[in-house]
Amino acid sequence: MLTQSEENYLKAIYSLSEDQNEAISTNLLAEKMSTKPSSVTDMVKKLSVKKLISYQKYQGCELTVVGKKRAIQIIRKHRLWEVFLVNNLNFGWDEVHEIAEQLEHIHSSKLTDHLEEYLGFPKVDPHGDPIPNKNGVFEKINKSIALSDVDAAAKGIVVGVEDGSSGFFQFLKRYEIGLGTEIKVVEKFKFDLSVLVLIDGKEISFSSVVANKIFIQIK
Amino acid sequence: MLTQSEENYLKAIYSLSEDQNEAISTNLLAEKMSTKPSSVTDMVKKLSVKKLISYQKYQGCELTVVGKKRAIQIIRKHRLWEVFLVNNLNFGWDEVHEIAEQLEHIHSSKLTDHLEEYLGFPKVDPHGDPIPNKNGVFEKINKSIALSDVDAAAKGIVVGVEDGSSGFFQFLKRYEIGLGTEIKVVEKFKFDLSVLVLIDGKEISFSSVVANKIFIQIK
DNA sequence: ATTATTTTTTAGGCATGTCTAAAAATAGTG
DNA sequence: CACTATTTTTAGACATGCCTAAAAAATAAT
Repeated sequence: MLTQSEENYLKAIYSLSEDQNEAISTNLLAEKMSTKPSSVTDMVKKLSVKKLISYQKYQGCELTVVGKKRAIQIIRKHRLWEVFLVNNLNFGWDEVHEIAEQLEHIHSSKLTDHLEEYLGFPKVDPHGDPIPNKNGVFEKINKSIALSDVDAAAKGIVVGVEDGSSGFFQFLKRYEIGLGTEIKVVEKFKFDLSVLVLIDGKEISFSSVVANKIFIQIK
Repeated sequence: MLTQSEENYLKAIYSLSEDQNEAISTNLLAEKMSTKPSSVTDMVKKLSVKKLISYQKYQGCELTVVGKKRAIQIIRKHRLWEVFLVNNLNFGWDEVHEIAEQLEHIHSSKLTDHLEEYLGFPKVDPHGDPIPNKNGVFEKINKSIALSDVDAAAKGIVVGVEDGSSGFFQFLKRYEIGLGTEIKVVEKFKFDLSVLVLIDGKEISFSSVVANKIFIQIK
């Protein structure tokens, strides 16, 4: 059984490893954890003894296969709880992180599995980040999908539009939308099926007619 | 912000105070916490400094008003999570305690309130224990209520029956049910509105006809 | 009322996870 | 290559929450 602190270190190492594929330096990890390098050295030794990371003095550290699995499961829990908080408990997507930071440390794989099922096996969290499954696999979401069909909080890039009428293209031009434009879905409104999206820092509301015609690829 | 350990001590002191109304002795508390008296002395000093309990050397301890409020809120969280686990995540009522022990320490009153609302402001947990509200008030459930109307897991004593036909009384006699009999509702079945109850250690299924006629007082 | 027994506290230690300050190893530069 | 600068580790300390063993206080018994 890992302590919360150990789990947080694993998560941090995992996160840093996504950006670079060399070993993670003590200083970098210290900064990520908002702590001192000397504290990191202590922890890194401990995790190394537990075979969760590989570590050589002065050479930084890397997750082992086991350590990576652990990290991914923590991330899975975090993101599932975020989905629950936003979808079921009516939290805003911007206020769930802190609470999920706590919930991710609850030890019960049965709880995680039941929660996942209860939520309908969501593939992305409210920030649009992918949720790994029980086996730690992140589903590649490669299919393009109409804006009207994505979950709230998903973000992706435009890979296609459907209608060819000049009116629609004019519309797209007006909002500077083209292939490759990054779009984030902020909110979806059931009453008129309109979608509030974020493009280049600006919030824009799309009617359902438009949302049906713009296809994005998530992540 | 209290540590998990501090919270567990408050809960334990609260629980012991329900049975007796003198101060709680160090030894008793140590036994409850499965720890040593010397450890209790340390913690009790700490909680005393924080004004959560009153404590005089060799005289045991008692919750202050503030401490009691804190304890009740922890219990509230525990029981709400138990309801969630059983009602929403399909856990058995006998397997939720351990998980709720962890969840009760999540710090976010907003989370607790939202959860409570999501669950429909339940008044009892799956073990039939009452759930205090946001203000720490345990709703006195004094009204007698038909067996068919109580929540699953509620338990109470029979305070009345409705039908006066001899057939019904014969039925009650057969199962040794009378005023004062303790009944615990184990499960309710929607498809036929029957109720599975526990009486004197035996499980008995009541049809909806019967359940409508037996009135119990909860707790 | 003076022991004996039980309860409770103190004293000192240990593991976790943090810190500061100083030493050691690595990396960078003329 | 040697010297400096940076990174990393070690050493020693501190708070938390626990422990054991011994002392002190309270309670019970003769």
